[in-house]
Amino acid sequence: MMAVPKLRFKDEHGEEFLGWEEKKLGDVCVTFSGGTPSVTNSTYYNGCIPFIKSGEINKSYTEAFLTEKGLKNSSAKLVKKGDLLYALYGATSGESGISKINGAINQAILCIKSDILDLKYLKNLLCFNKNRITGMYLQGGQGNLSAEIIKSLKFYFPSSPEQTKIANFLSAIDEKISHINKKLDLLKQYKKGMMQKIFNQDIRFKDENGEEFPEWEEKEFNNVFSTIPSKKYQIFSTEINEVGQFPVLDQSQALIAGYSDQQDKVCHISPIIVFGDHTTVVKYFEKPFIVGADGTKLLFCHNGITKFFLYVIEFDPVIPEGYKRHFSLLREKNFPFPCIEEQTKIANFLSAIDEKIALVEKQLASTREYKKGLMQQLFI
DNA sequence: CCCTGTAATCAGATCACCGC
DNA sequence: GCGGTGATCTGATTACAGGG
Repeated sequence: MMAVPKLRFKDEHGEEFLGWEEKKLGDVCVTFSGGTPSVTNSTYYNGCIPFIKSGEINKSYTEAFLTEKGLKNSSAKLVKKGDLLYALYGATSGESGISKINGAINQAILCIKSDILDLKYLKNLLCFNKNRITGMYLQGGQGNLSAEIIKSLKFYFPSSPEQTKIANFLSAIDEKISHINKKLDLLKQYKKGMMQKIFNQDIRFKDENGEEFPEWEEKEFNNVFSTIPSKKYQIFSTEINEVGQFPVLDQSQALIAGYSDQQDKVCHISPIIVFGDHTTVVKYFEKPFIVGADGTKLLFCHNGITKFFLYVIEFDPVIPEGYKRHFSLLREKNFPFPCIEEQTKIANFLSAIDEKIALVEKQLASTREYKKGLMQQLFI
């Protein structure tokens, strides 16, 4: 018995669609990849032809542009809006997208065209099988896919009308996802705008009686903050996770690098701001963690609201680009501080927006989950 | 000569260690 | 404790060799 997807569509008469046959992509598609004009020749670049890189196959804009001359004197190839683009090399390998623009591609991208298959359907099919494909063909540190590999792939396909029906159905969900994404962008813009107004003191909060808060005061860093010397594997807080271990963060403090059960260097201070070493990553912790490497800077407010200062830094990244390693710059700088009550109000106000943002992000994640679940049923 | 696939190279991030 | 430095890793792009 041939395996078929759990979920099948019906035609306009309510009948099952016919057709479910195995096809080799090479037999039903035509493919080509592009090239890169010599980068030493400046007359090849900054023209008006969008030059799509492998990370940009799903975007409607490109960073680089080619000139007609550049296109002509290289193996870069033109693709059209609606063509299926497939990333062959690098971290994006295995990603696919329907091109949103007319443009040129380099050798890391495979363009797939077909008169037989619905390309949107194929895009979803390839997306669904991404891990299987990369798992099978990417070897070692530098795995590359190739046109040969893609053309050799075999899949079972429903009939064209059913493909289109499935593709349109999934597109509707994609649209919903992009709608939520837009909402998220708007919220983030709103937050940015509000921060601008708050920190420029264009708007001020008032106390419970409707009275103005005192003027903001410049304060020295040391007046407000204490730093905690960071030792490798220093543990903050006594809380532990469900298996009795503390999360260990990597040096940038951006990722949990592992877990540990070291109990001997426990610190109870929270919340705390963490400056990742050699980066400007700033994180706010109320939960337990372990510093996974040395060089990290840890701050807590002894004379103010920690979270307020987090927003100060978020608004104006104190350590400028190029000075990533100079924590001392931060210590030497003075900061305008409102009184504690106003700090609290500001922190709460901005936190509320952050919570909304988190909510929409959750919505986005669950819609993506929903699509994933459907894909499980629609494809095998 | 063009196309394709693979390796080299580049750029940026991350990490460990060292000496003041 | 702090900053400096080089090694290493990872992702992304470019160069190039071999085949048709």
